[in-house]
This record gives sequence, C-alpha cells and structure tokens, in this order.
Amino acid sequence: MTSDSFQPIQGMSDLAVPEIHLWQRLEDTARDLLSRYAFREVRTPILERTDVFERSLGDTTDVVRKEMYSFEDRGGRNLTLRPEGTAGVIRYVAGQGQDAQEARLYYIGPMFRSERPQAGRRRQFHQLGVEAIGAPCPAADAEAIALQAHLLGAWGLDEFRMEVNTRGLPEDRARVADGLRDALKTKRAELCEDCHRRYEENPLRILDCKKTECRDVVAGLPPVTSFMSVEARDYLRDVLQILKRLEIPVTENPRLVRGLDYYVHTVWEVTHVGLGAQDALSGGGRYALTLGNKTVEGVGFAMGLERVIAALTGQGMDPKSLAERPDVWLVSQGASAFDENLVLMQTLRMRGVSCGMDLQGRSMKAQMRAANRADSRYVIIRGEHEMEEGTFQLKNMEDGVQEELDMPDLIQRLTPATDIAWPDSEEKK
RNA sequence: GUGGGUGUAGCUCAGUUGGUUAGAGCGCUAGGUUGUGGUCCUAGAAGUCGCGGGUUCAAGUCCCGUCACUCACCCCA
Repeated sequence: MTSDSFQPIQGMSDLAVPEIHLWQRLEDTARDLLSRYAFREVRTPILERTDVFERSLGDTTDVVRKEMYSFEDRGGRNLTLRPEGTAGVIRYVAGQGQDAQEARLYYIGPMFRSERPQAGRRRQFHQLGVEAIGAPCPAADAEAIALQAHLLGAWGLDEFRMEVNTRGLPEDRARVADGLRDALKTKRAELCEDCHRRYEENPLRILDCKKTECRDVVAGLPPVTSFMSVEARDYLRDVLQILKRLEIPVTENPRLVRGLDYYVHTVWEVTHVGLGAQDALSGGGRYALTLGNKTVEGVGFAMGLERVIAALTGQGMDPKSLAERPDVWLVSQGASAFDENLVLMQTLRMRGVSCGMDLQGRSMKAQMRAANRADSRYVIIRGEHEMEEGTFQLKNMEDGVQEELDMPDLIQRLTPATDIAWPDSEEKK
C-alpha cells in the first residue's frame, strides 16, 4: 500500500535491509583504502551558511540558482543543506590556517539537491568525496585519479570509463568561450534549441550536448585546449604522463565538461555503461576556491554512492549475499529450558558468538522455521530431556546432522577462535 | 521548472464491452508430524482497488481534479 504517511518525502529514501549490507561494505572498504592513501576523515555539518555555497560553486550554476534547499533559521540566518561536499571542507580547511596547508581529507555523507528525481538522481543522495589540499602540481592530480580508480576496483566495479580533460587556468575560461563562439559562428543554425541558448550562456556546454545534430557540429571543432595557454596544456600533458607510468587507464576527452565554477586545470569523470541517463559515477578535478580573503587550492573528486550501488547490483552483485548469518539459534521446549536459553544466549554473545532465539515462547516448529529464516548455521535445542541430563542438542542446519553434547563440548564447537577464553566455571544455574 | 508512463493484499501482478460477496503466485500464521527447519499437502489472516469529486440503477473499470511513484529533458554525483 502506498500510504502517504509512511512515505519519506519526495526523492529521499530509507536505506535498509537488504541494500544496507552493500552500503556498509562499500564504506568499510573505502575507509580502509583511504587510510592506506593517508587520507583522514572529516565530518563537516550538513548545514552551512548559504554564502559558503554561493561563493564557492559560483552563483550562476544551476546547483546554486535553483537546486538548493535553503531557508532562514530563527535567528534570520540564511542556511542551506549542503548540495555537495567540497565547499564545506574548504571552509573548514581555510579556518585551520597553516596547519591545514597540506590536508588530505575525505568525507562520506548525504547531500541535498531539490531536483526532479529520476534513475540515479535523488534529492537526498550520498557522496564519498576526497580532497587533497595544497600541492598544486600534476602529481597530486594523478594521485587522486589513481586513488579513484583503485577505489572503484576495490569495490568490484567492472566496466567503468575514466575520462580526463582540462579546464585550463581561470583566465583561459573567457578565451575558450570566445574561441568556441567564434568557431561556431557560421554553424549556429545547425545547433539544437538548447544549444542556441548555450551559445550565449555557456558555449562549453554545447560540447556535451547529446543531440546528434550538435554532435556532428562539435566533431568538427578544434579541441578546447587549442584556445588555452601553454601552461594549461603542459599541465594536462604532465598529468597524463604520470598516469601512464602508474598504469592507470584513462581516456583523454577534449569535450568533457564539468559544471561547477571552481574547477581549474585537470577535470575528470567516471561513467558506467549500465546506468541509464545519469551514467556518471563520479566527477572530480582541481580547484581554486576563495573564501573570505583566503584562496584554497586542491584536487578532489566525489562519487555518487547510489550510482555506484546501482552499477554493482546491475553487475549482478546481490546485497542479500552480504548479510551476516547468526552462528546459532537457540530453540527451547518448556519454560525452564526457555529461561536457561535466555541466559545461555547472553553468555554466548558475551563470548563473541552471534546468536538469537524466539522470545515469544512459540512452538518448536515455529522456532525452527525462525532459525531457518535467519539462516543460522547451528541450532541448539533444549527440552525436558536435555534439562534433566544437562546436555544440548547441537544441530548443523546445513547437513541436518545433530549430536548431543555436554557444556564443555558445546563450547568447544561454537568458539572457533582459540583465543576466546571460556571460564571452566561456566555453570548452569 | 517541463513532458511521458504507472498507482488493486507485505511483494510481483491478473481483473473481460461498467454488472452480485475483488483474485493468483510469493511471503506471513497455524495444522498435517503434541521434540526438529529448508521439500510437500491443508487451512487461515491480510485490500478505505492512491485520495477527492462527478456520470450511472450500478464504478477497480468511464470523466475531472489531486497526490505519490517512475522514466526522460534542463542540469548534475
């Protein structure tokens, strides 16, 4: 039933079983790998002053103009739910002064954009972002790209494609726009309606228009780098050279465009074939961001985790298979066995054994069904007979083999790790 | 913000040209086996047919509105 009162608000999802297993695995492997690359986590607030985003993303970008969740708080301050992660991290770094000149930081968390949801696009979505602050040189860019490729590989992603381009220096931006307008002047009539608008507003965008008529026109254009300074071209060349030596497979794409205003020099994007219209798993680049009287330079990328998960499940990864199974399910017949099992369950858990039992005192058949549903490896059965004898039935749920054991043997069987010390005073009450 | 598609049990979906008490499969609960799951058989619980209005003797079915979901555009991860 789709009852409105049980539905999260538009474009926001509850992340729960079974997908949550995949989320947790992604986060675990990411944290592990990022620390191997000497990046440290930072958790900045989800809410920032609106101008933090306006100034860093550029107040002409769509993200700022029409996609932000902004509101006034009780003190009349203008606040915004973060639409991306870089701005907040830069705000943090800028406030740290000298100490953070060479910060290597990552974040994982929710971002908010008030767009119409579709496949691969939510209003609340999650990004893992990496920011290498300082070290404004090609090696830093190459390292970030290498890390990105490593991360995607560690997650088990197969068919992703990494494309690299440059935005050039800030002063190259106008030159590129002018150069493109000039080159397109005679062919304007052949462009689509949207691209007519883009010709004025942002000719760079024409380069990644999906319409065939525009693609034909774009194919005949000189590469954007030809409008840029020698410095910009050399920088890109160096980055690509290092990547080659690191054996990171990337494709140079002179038509790759990235939307946010803060990018300079290297930009890149990762796409995946199985994703539909929103096929970008990740985007990144070098940036220079000015906040207050301070400019922070860095290189980084952000990955859309929903999209990574969509790509992985599209590849056949089953979140259910990642669920942890309990070691033991305790089944009891009779009130005293039930009481003793409650105590045994607690003891087992204290010893590192994962276990569960039916707490409602239902029939044995129902308890066995529950054990099966929980996908438990073993079942411990205690009835009147076992209570009298002081024994336990241990049943292996995979092969159905069942044996009667006393407490020391039972403990032996359930604690594979020898370093778990079982007190021999483990008495039944 | 714009356009298309879809809303019937927890899930996936049937539902004839409007015509009695709205169906199936899976799942769930219980029984067949009063001490044993996963297979099988039987029974049961579970639906304001998204919501509101209209047409009609009669609406899950037709009309209008609305909400939600979904896909795409713009743009972006």
